[in-house]
Amino acid sequence: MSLPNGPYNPQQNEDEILKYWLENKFYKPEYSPVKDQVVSTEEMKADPREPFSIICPPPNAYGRPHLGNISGYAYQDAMGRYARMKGKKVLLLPGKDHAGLEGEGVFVRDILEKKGVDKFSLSREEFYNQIWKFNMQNKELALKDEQTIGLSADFDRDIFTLDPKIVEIVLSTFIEMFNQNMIYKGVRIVNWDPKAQSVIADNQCVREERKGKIYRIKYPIVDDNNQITGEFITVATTRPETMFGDTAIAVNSTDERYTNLVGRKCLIPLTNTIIPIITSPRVEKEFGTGCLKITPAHSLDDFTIMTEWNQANQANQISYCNVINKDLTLVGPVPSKYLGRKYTDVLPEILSDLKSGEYLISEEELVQNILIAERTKAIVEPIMSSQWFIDIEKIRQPVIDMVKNGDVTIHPKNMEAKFFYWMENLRDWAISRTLWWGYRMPVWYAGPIEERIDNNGKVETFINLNNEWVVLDSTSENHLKVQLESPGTNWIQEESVLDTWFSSGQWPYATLMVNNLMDTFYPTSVMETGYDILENWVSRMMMFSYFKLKKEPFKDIYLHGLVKGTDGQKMSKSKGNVIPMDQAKEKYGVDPLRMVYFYQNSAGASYALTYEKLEMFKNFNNKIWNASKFVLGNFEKNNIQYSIPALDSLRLENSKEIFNHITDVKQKVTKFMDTFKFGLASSTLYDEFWHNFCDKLIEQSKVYLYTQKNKDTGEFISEPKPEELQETVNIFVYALKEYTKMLHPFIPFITEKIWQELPKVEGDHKTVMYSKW
RNA sequence: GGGCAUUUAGCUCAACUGGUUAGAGCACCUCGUUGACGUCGAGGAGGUUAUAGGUUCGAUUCCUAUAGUGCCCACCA
Repeated sequence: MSLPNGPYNPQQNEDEILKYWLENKFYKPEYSPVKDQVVSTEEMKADPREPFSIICPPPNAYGRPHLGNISGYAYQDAMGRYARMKGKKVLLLPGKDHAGLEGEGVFVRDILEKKGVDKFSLSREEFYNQIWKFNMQNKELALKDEQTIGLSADFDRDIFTLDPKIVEIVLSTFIEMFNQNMIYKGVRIVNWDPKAQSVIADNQCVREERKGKIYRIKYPIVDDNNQITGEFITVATTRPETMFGDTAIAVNSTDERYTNLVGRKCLIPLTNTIIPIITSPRVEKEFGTGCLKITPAHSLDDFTIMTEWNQANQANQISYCNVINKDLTLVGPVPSKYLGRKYTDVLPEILSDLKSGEYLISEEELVQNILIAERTKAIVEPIMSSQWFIDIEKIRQPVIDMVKNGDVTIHPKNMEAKFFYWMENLRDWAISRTLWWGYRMPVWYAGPIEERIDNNGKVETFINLNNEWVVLDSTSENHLKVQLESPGTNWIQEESVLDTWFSSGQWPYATLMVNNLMDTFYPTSVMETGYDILENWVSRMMMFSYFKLKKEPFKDIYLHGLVKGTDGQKMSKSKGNVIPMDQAKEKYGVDPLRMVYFYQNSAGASYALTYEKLEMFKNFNNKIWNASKFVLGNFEKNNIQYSIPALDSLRLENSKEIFNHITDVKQKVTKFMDTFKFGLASSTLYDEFWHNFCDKLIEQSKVYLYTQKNKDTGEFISEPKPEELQETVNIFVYALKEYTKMLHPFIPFITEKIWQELPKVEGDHKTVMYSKW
């Protein structure tokens, strides 16, 4: 019943205690604190204790969790530990993420390219096997880190996002959605890498400054009978070659120079194509001529203007017209002399034809930002392509209502605005991705497919059936089937994989279904994650949960702030402001590291992780350690029998003061814990323990413990009275026990160590983890 | 450009959602410390709560405007 001399040694204690927790399987919901053993899952389910569950956001499997992930673990764990002490059966479910695009990128960059291997020299299967192995090896390290930090999750249930059982659930949802007509194949603008001959994602592109030219071109205005009136509208463009794909001219509605032209029509020079003049708030009056030619097929901005216009003007919709093919030749409604030739070759001819027709007014030099493919360095060509979409109309409002009705509460509350803004402005969600590392779509074609551009610049998908190309009909089972297994040897699976969020959006129920725990733990209690993925991830989980189960996936959303580096800047290795976890653990211990995340922090607020703060909480741990040594030392030395004190049986005013102090602190901290105010809970504990309990209450109690002597003369004054001494030490032990429990969710290791040495009474558990709050 | 935050001591942040004298840690100054203290304690200095208005008996807190900073989204024809 005593603690070793000297300062607290976190390294030694943490290993010891972690082993104790893991061996006793305290982390499992099946652990019964009454029987002190693991019971069957069925018995756990029948246990009337209230369930509490958190599905831990899975970190990337390819690497070790960074201090941002660990921040999340600290919060998830604190909630879990608090719930356990409140007598709930607790499940914290851990997992690891394959991290689609990023996971594939890291593997290609750090492994394949270092070995000089090109991704495309491997078959898809080979590639998948290699990256799978790579992830399996690395995820063990991640798991170890989670344990080290004290995350009290049920590690037997740790699961990978590409686990076959999860895959089956995720893909079944795709099939259900397809059968309910919520998934469709549509046409959308994409980034085309002409060198790799593949669609690439936004973050596989980089911007580069290049010198280019901007041309001013006159478009003749026509009247209602499509006759040229002699008026013109002048646009500025850097890409005259896309003019055959123009489907409108846009001006800003507040631009008085053009109000008389809005709603009229004009002619694309060198063609017979008539296009309307529309308005868009995105057009800047000051840039160029203030008139923008809209080429939705070859400019993301124009594509956006088109979708916005069409949404607001149902009766006057404009369309797209794709005039650049995947081999960079011109296609579609293009004058025949240019058709089928590379646009770069044709451009000078187009310019000279414009000049001779007196359409070209001027050309100027200009520095522009061009999109470049990161890997091949090719100029990215925006073109139209078929993609798979989810129609979100049916799920939008129910998900908004979850928050409005209070079924789901977002902490901090001000993030609700962000959430509503996102949900209300959400458009149909494009879910196909050109990757190999992920969930390949369960779509099967009866033959090879090919995308073509027709004479009007429209994208059409053809399928080859019995050596004949026909237009793909995605509603016909003769052309296309959506199912898990291949329908037969001649059927060809869709190349694309699903967007990562399509699978991670199903993570809460998928993981619980795999474990057959839906009945007990769904909806889960809290979703704890960083505020930066509220929109991308949290909203998706709610959408899928509504679609599949018609209920919310979790009751509360706690969004922690992002961890910044030692200099207060965004943490990044290149800036050198990152504290490595191993170093923090070695030098300060896990408890101080965890404490940094909580202390004085509030939901959604970012904060810096500094050595100064680690030092501060290392000192705090040491203070706790020393106070405990003091209390336990006196307890042992004086041979005290511990009993829980009651206020009205206390004789000393001093004892009453301590008793009331504990009651007061406990009430405050409980309130903070229940309202997700972990910053206030932890700082209250820090301040009260150190500056009130230690500095004042313990100090003033010493008269009851020691022989009093005159300071100057050394003359004897009084001897401690045994009854007073007994009561004082007893109340110290009581206070220390309560503090140990209250501090445990935040700093679990040192509190467990101290708890082991404290005298127990009826109702106490052998581990502080299951001791009653 | 749109959205969301944020601005409090030299630095890093609190202030429990309108109520005594705005609090901690680090740094600084002065004392003290041989019975818990890899240190700690007592005390001190340091603030017109970004600026300007407004609401209120009362504003760090609510409202408006301005300026600075950060993040997310969209981006130059």
